[in-house]
Amino acid sequence: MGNFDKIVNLSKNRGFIFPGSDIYDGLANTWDYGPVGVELKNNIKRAWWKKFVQEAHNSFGIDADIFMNSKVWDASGHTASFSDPKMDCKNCKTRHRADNLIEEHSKGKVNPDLMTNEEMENYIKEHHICCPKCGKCDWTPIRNFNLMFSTSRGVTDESQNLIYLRPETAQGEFVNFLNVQRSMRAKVPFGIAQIGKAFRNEVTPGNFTFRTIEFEQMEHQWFCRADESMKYYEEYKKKAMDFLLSLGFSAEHLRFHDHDKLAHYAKAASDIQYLYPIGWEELNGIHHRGDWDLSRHQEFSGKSMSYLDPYTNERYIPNVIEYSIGADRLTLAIMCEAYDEEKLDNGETRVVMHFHPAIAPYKVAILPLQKNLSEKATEIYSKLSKYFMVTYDEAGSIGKRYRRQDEIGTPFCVTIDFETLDDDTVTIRDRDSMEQIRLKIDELVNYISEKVKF
RNA sequence: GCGGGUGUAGCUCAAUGGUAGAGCGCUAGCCUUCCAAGCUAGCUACGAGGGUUCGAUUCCCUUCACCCGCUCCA
Repeated sequence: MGNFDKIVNLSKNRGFIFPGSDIYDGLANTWDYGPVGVELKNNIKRAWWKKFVQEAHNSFGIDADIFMNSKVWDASGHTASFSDPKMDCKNCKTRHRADNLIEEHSKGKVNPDLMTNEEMENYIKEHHICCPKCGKCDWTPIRNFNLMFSTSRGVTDESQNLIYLRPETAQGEFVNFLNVQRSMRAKVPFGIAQIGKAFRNEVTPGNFTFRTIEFEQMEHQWFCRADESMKYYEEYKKKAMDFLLSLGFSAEHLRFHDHDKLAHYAKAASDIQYLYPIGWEELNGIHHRGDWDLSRHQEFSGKSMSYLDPYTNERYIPNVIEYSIGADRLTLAIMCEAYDEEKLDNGETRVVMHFHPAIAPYKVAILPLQKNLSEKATEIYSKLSKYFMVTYDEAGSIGKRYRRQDEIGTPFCVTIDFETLDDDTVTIRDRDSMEQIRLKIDELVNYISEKVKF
């Protein structure tokens, strides 16, 4: 079992990812993307959007609000199952659900759902319900472990003003099913995609950005007929894997992992796991959700979620194939996959991030061989920056500057020398092969554009 | 929330009851025409509060934060 230390250090040194609230000693499980990291993550999101919206037929993007009517979470089941009354045994440090203890003790005669926390605490005290593990009756007070972050809307702090930060983005796609279908005149099967933040008040420390309380999801919901749903489920498993492979992942570092235990709504579920330094962990999920979500929203909202199929004149609630991937987890996986310590002939080591050129934070670094060439170098910088993210470095030896670019995975370095002044040619050096070729300045844009395509 | 651990420079580490050093990195200058060269100069730290003490980065207490484990995890 490894850990993320090398990636964490590189991240901080080179501007990928910083600890959140760093000057105040941080805040657990929050991280800030720096100047280099934000480019990487944005490029990853753009690549995903390209595959699942731009190049997909019949898929539409949305950007739903983080705040939603609380009834959405009643319908999705989050309100009920995200708020469990928990208490700890002070003796053996195990944690138990107060409602379950009461239900078991009373053999189902008492319904703890109707009790307040105080009533449950009193009940447990009066009936001497003890820890099932160690037998002692020494409990902490009940605390509600709600995985949804809540805040209140308006100036008063009444319970009806309570609103939640969404714990998943999926509901934004479901509640907009009808809006998208009508406005885009979409015909089933079609998809709705979204990239957005979600929030979960999880206790667990997170292994760098692997598990954080705020995270970004990239999701695609495919609405289809029930009798075609398994076909599309398999299709999206393949698409999800192909996308990862196209980003440069090694096939040996990815695997499907089917769920043994399905969630209440799911008909089938499969994850793709990546071999992180901490072991195999979930990177994305493909879930066959049946018509559970739309049916629930129909039930709770009173609005019909059915679709009238123009080909068959049938009216039905579509099935949903959900494909969901964490943008932060993917960024982290890509950093782990790209990280390489390369032994050189002179015995030294260079750290290289072998990003796919399309997602590399900077595409080109401009390196004048000497400082008195900076005027010409600046000219080239201005020219290329109209097309790509370009960085500039004239400090230190040329070798040192190559190393800095290797560490942030810049695929191309352009050096300007005295010949450049005479004939407008530059040396362009490839990050992976370290090969150098001579190019006319006018050829640079085309040459690089071709290489950084996705 | 519980148990354990840790807090000194951007990073990795040191020393010390009399207010701190190194390596790497970074900045500037010199030199230098393609893979972490050299020389010179410079920047930057005892998490916070309180106590003991003539004096605390060092000892004690509290607090804050982080890390590991437990718990939780649609």
